[in-house]
Amino acid sequence: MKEKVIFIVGPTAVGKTSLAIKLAKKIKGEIISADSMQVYKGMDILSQKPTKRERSAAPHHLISFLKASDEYSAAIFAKMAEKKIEGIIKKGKIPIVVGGSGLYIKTLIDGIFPSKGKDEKIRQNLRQIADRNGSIFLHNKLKRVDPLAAQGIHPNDLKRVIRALEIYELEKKTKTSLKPKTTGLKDIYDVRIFGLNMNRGKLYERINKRVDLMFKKGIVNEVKKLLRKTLSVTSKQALGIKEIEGYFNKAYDETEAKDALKKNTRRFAKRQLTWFRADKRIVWLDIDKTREAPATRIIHGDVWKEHCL
RNA sequence: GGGGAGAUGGCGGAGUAGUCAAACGCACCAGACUGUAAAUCUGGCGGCUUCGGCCUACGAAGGUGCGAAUCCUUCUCUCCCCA
Repeated sequence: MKEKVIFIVGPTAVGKTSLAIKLAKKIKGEIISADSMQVYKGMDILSQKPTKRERSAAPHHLISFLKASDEYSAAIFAKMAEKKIEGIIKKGKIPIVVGGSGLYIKTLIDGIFPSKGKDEKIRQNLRQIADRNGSIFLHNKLKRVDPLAAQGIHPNDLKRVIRALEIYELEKKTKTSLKPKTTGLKDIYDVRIFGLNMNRGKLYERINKRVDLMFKKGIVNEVKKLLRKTLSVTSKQALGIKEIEGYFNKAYDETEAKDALKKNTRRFAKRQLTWFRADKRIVWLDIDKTREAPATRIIHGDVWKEHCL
C-alpha cells in the first residue's frame, strides 16, 4: 500500500496555515511549505510566514533557508520537497504539503521533464531579438522548431516563447518531445489534495485586512532592508516589493502603496484559484458551506474519513 | 444676485449629428500555464439572444432633423469666478 501525502492548497489568506497546523497536530504530521517566497530569509512579513509560535506547534520544512539573493524554482522545490517527504515518512509521520504556489505543487505531484535549467545568456540574447524584431518574430521561430509548443503559447507571452526556444537550444530537443517524460510524487505515493476556498468577497476582505496588518507589522522597514541587498530573479517579484519601492521613490504615498498591494494580492489570489480549479483531483472545502472552520471538518468530519482513511 | 464651465457605462475619461452599446485607462469576471509562477499572457465586460439580431442607454422633459451622446428650448444638479 502506498504511503499517504496530504496537500492543502488554495488562494492566499484563505486560512491554509492554521488548518495545516491543526491537522498536523491531530494526525502527527509535518508541514512542508509549497511557497516560492517563504523560503527566503528576511521576508517574514512580506511572505506571511507562519509565526514562531505556529511553527513550534508542528514541524515546518522549506521555510527561511535561502538568502534573498538565491534563486529558487519549481524544480528545486520539487526535488527538496520529495526528499523531505521521504524523510518524514521514514519517521512514521504524515507529510502535509501546504501552499499556494500552483506550479510548484504541480511539479512536485506530476513531475517535471529533465532539463539543464535556465541559461541567462540565451535568454538575454532572445530578449534582444524580441526587442529588435518583435515577439511575433520569436514566435515564428518557435513555430519552425517546435510547432506544437508554439501553438500552445500566445505570441505575446514572451517569457514562455523564450523558454521554449531556450529548451531547444540547451537540450537540442523540443519542449514537446520532453514533456511526456515526467514522473512525480503521484507515481510513488497516495496523494490527497484538498483545496480551501471561500466566498470571493470575504476572501478579498481578508486580504485587505491582512495587508493592513502587514503595514502595522513593519513591512515598509522589511522592504527597505531587502532593497539594500541584491535580490534574486525569484525573490524580487514578491508582492509588496515594487509597491513599496514606488513609495520610497516618491511616486505615491503610503496609502497608495497599501492600496496597490491589496489590489495586486487580490488579483494574485484570483489567479491562484484559476490554477487550482483546473486540477480535477482537488477535493474542495468551501468554508462558507459551514459555519465552522474547515479545519474542524477536515480533521473530525466526514471529509477526513471519506478521503483519507 | 450676476457671469462662466459642466453633467457620458462600476469609476476615471474620449466622443460633439450617421460607420456609437460609445475610444482608452482602471476595477471586476473568466481562461492559459512544465525551471522567473507572488511571474507571464489571453479573452470578456448594458440586458436578452435560435448569434442573425433585438431591446434599453450618454442628468430630465420636450423640440428640430431621414437620423441626436452630439443641435435648440426649458428644468434639475455640480463646480468655478464676481458680488
